[in-house]
Amino acid sequence: MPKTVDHEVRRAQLADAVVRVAARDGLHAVTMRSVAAEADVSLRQVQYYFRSKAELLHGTLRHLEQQSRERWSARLAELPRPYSGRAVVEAFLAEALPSDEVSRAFHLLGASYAVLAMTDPDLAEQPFVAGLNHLESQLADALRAAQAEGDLPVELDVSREAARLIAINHGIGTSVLVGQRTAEEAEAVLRYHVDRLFGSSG
Amino acid sequence: MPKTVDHEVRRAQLADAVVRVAARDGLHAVTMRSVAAEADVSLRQVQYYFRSKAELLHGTLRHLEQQSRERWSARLAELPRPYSGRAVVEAFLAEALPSDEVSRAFHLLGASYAVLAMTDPDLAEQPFVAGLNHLESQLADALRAAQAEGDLPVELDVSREAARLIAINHGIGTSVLVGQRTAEEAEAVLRYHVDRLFGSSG
DNA sequence: GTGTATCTGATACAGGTGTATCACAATCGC
DNA sequence: GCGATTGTGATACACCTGTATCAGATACAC
Repeated sequence: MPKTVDHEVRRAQLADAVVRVAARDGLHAVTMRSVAAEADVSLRQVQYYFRSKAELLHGTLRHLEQQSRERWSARLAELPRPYSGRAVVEAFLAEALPSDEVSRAFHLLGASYAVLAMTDPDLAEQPFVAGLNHLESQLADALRAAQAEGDLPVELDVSREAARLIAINHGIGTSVLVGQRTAEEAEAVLRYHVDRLFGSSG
Repeated sequence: MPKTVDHEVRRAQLADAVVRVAARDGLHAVTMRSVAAEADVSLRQVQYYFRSKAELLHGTLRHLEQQSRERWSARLAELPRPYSGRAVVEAFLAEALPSDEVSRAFHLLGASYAVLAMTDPDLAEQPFVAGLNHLESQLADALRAAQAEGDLPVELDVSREAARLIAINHGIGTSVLVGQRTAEEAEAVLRYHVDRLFGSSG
């Protein structure tokens, strides 16, 4: 037996390097060599832990999703119990908006992978769409809870409201990353949307 | 003087080739050679009409924007006068949804360029953001008109409604291109949104 | 210690990339 | 017709890409 390093940890470190390179220079700038340099590691090591570039990108996507789930449940844990439906919705919006560097990177990578998935169907689509659906149903659940609390009008179609929320969130996030809007302006638009949903009272 | 070909026409043909390649294989598959092959033209000719790849991509972006403007005004021309504010909004949503192959290509290219603009600030940002702002203000005007007609509640913030519409439209379009939703489902979500704006009566 | 399985560094290879060069064809003013 | 200007084909160059290879470290079981 040799050095016995934890492969999962190494892979996570390399995935982080991918994220940093892509957030800085774009996903097209992610090459085996640029990732190796970013992680301060030899090219061979990247090859060792990811047999191909496709595997590297695929692994990074899974890494991102796991991180996203962790951040999301951390945010939920901070919320006062029992959950208010509105609080969950606002937490979701705050989380996904590219306000700080971490969420900026996350959103940028998400958009990059989405574009890839548009023309590389089988490769990136499966985990990608699955993640989106998961999020959407979680959000729909929160909306349903809000309806039960009497916070949200019962005549609203929760699944469509969830779809609308994710869509608006993705769209407004993109506009921030592209430089059309500041994060503050984007937040105002989102707050406007939530106010129109729940009523502006709070 | 030599053959005297119309450079603008040639450039437009090459830009169309870029669009076809990108819509089929992704923007990363757009190379000087692939564009030449798609346009059934020599590599040299692509080089002749676009001095560099950056210029090719830049020119294609401008070409797309011009096309988008033309399609948009064609749709407006089909509308019964005087414009109903709601009709303008619905025309906008119908236009931008990736339902047919043309709008699919348009939306896919738009998303790809958006991702590029996120990390190539100065290059693609200027025309890109300008186009978005133009569209947004046009939409805000239509909403204001609807308010004047009494179609739309006057207490609504038209600029935020316009931002919301564009965001939701972009987000839902992406979900279609990624394969999460069909165009029909997306249209239902959009119609839901418009109904909640104007009232479901019609 | 020693051997063996795990890990790693250096380097090579074939293919694709954007770009440049050079000679030649095509066209029009005169 | 002639010659200058514009357009075009073939080809070469340097660089970067993903991937493969091969010898040599490293660290534990025994």
